[in-house]
Amino acid sequence: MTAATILLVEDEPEIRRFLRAALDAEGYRVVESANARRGTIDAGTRKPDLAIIDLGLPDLDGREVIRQIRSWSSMPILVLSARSEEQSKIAALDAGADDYVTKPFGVGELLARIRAALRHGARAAGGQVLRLGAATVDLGKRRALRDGVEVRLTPIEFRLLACLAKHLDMVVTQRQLLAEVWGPSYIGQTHYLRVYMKQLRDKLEADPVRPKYLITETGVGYRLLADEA
Amino acid sequence: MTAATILLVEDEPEIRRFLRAALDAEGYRVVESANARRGTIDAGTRKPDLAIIDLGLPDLDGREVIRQIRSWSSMPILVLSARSEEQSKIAALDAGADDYVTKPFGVGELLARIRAALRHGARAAGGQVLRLGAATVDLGKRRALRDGVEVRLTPIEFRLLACLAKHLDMVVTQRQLLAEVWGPSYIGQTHYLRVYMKQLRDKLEADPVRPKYLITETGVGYRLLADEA
DNA sequence: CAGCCTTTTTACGGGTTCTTTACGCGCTCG
DNA sequence: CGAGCGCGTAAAGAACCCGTAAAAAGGCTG
Repeated sequence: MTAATILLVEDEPEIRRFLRAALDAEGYRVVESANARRGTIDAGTRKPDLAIIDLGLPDLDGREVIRQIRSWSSMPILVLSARSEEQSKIAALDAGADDYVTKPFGVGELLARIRAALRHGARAAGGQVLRLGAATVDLGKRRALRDGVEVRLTPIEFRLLACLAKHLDMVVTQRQLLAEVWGPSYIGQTHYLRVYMKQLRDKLEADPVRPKYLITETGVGYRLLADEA
Repeated sequence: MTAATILLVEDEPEIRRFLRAALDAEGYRVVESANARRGTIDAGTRKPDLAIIDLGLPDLDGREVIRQIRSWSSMPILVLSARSEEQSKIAALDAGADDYVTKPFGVGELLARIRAALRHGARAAGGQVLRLGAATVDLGKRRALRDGVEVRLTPIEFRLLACLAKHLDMVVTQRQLLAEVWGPSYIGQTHYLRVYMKQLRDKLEADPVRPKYLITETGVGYRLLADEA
């Protein structure tokens, strides 16, 4: 595996140098952009594996950069924000950023987030077939089998399952699920999740009352586990 | 790895000389500042990896120095305080200091705290997986195991643990914990901490009565230790 | 336009989690 | 040496969340 390339969009030279040093030391290739406009161009031409974007850019709102990149790429995007920019931080996530780091931050924390984001980006392209005991779900083909016979999943059931599969083994919050499957305006309607999780369990789990794969995280959300392929 | 630089802000010449000798002997580079004003400047220009700040400075409140540094840097900050300065010690921690040493202190203790703080600065919240004896906690996946079997943590237990883990090896004040886990309006409700710390200990510690990892700092807060990965 | 499938809505019971209260112990300070 | 404070511990009631079922509403297709 070759070194990952990281795009760094940051206007303050001091922070830029600091970050480049830290990233170099980890063996990443680094491409720097001193402003937003430049960043959107470099994101396209230099083909980075991940982008780090400061929200306090002078020439263009950071959100705009994110939206631009998201319009053609699903690369992981990390956002840097000052503590006072709580609002724009949320806006950035809604615009499509994957994670954020609040200034002042420790190098270790940033590196950990980068590793997590890259790992996640790599998996997204990965295996599309889930094995859940006697059931298998092919996300690419939109089909599910159980003991060899086809199980019909409705569109919403399928999107819900896909959303959980995208973060396999990790908790997905109720908020995330509702926003992604039903739309942001449905956040808070948690009973939808309860109804549809039951349906998925009835269709896929051997013992729906004691689920092995579709796990509840009380007060937080749900988690999908899967057998190894 | 090159020698770490330590900034020492201390007005009494005697203590300063004493500390310099101890730090020199350990191979640290030392930068001395005789007063608070000087300290804030040196913190910016000399790029130390860690700062030691005496709270009894004559020209400026120690808290102010800490706040200044924290406004642009996340370097570890250790505070020296006299026994009588219990209050200002806590205030310093709330202002962003990472740990404290009470005068009179042993050199060994101070050096241990310095090592812990530097180690923390290097790996930071990076390590997603905590090892606490027979228990492991994966903060990213939001899962805990003990002797191989899953331990269920409730949302509050998890947030509390995560908050402590974010400042691994360092003291987190009761105020900070309450504000971050329950919300700012719960500051003062310290019995919540006692109840939940016990639950965490029961679930994670081998001998909950004599905790090795979830440490009480009487009158101040709590501290999480962890084994090396 | 009728029937079927899907989605939305409502209601309730049970279990988990959170909150609150009370008490005992050790430590410190007067 | 006694009082007071802070912490640990235990337990019970309240609040909340989840699973479950089933009916109503919506939409597509023949």
